[in-house]
Amino acid sequence: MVRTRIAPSPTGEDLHIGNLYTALINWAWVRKNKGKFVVRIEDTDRQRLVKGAEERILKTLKDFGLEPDEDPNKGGPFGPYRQSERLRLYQEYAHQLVEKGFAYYCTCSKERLDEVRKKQIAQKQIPRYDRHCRNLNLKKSDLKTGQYVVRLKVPVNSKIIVDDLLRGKVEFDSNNIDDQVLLKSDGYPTYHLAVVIDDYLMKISHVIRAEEWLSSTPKHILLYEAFGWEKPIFCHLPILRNPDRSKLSKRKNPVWASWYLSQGYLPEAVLNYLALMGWSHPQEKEIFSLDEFIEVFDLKDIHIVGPAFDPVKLEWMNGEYIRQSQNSNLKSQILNYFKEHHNKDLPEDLVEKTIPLIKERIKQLADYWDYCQFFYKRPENYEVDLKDKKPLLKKIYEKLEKLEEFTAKKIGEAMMELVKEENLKTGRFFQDLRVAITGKKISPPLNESMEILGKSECLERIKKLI
RNA sequence: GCCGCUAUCGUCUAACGGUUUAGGACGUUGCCUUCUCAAGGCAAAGAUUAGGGGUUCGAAUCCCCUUAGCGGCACCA
Repeated sequence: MVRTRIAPSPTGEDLHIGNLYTALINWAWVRKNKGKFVVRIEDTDRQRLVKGAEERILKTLKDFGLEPDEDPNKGGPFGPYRQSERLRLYQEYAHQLVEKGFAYYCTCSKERLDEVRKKQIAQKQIPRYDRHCRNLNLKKSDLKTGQYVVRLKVPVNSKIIVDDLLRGKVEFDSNNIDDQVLLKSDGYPTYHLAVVIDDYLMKISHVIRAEEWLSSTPKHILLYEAFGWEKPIFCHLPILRNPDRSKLSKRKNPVWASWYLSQGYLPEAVLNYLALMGWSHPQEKEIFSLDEFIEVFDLKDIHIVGPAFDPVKLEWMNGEYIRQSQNSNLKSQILNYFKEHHNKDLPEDLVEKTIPLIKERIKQLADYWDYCQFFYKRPENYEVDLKDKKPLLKKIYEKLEKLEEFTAKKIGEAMMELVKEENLKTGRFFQDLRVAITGKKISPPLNESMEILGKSECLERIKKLI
């Protein structure tokens, strides 16, 4: 049974786009193998905990359609799925490790540790715990709660092999590994302890996570071996990069997944784009559905160079998705988007009428407003000064007024007639008319827009300028 | 600094050691279409496959070195 998980920690505003990528791969792998996808909240860092972050992460995941089969709210057979609710478990296992001789108690103070580290750095050594307490054989009964930590007793002079699905066997020298703290003095586990215990207990078959974890995997291997547990399959995914190739960060790119939603990116488009990070469709297709992705995707085809996240290509892809969607579908997406993100209730019928005009123009749902604002309210500012156009506008007014059928076609014919009569340049003429009606130099097709606005509204707008 | 991972157009990538004058997509430029902006169509530019050594009849593909980039080296995850 394939079981995968993502393990976000609620220490940021929201789900990081890199985590969304990891989530997508985990989710797709599970869907492909008819397994279970779990979300476990790693809230063991009490200092950095951000209020509300957990809810936001879960909501964002849902908004993107990557819903877990088991999570802290849904529960499941191996709950609880929030690490802060599993403290006792970690503590028991930590003490057990000490008893078995794979870990030890350490009472070094923060001050001492800092001093040791400072000295090491000064001597250009690798900053690392000096193993002061390693052979002291401290007994639990001698220790006061809150005054000690449990450290991993890393063996000396041994090779630790991490078998990574994408990289093959990666060898680490145990002498380069620190005696990692497993249980902190506040009784909370560190990531390393908790992740191993939970992945084992939750029967995770594939640990699919970002490459930044590769170097700490030897510690995890040591723990699996100490407990005598079977190891999961490890698969370390590439880390998404900024355009300058550094690790994707919020200083250089919007990194919160929900930001993309708030701009009016469609979830499927974002996911499609993310799927193309480090992977390509066997037929070199760029646009494909999630179902198709699941169908043809294979973990081992991911290649491990950290790809640069390209917002420009994402934008193109979003445009493709918008153009491909059914008008009725797009209508509800626009309605929902403006309601949720801009607190605007747009009239359904008007949105419906305008969609064909802007469908090929907008790249994000937010763009709808830039194009279509003028349908909803009369322009107040005009991008071109129309003061000396009054005589022309008057003639336009008269022409339009005579029209019995106010359709795009008739409007077009009437306007061309006028152009001919007055011997005008069409380009210039239509720009002036466009600005008069919409206030802008750029708009959806003018005749169609005027038809939608209706005769009286158009006349009103022109009259205002005469 | 130490450990580890990686290296194909600006970017995402394709190419089971030989069908390769290294293919596609985004972006860029030009043309067509056109009342604007788009969308669409057609072109073009863009990579001595990081550099250097091997192995091989043959290397983008396998091996080694160098260089560069990235990641990790917390009582953070």
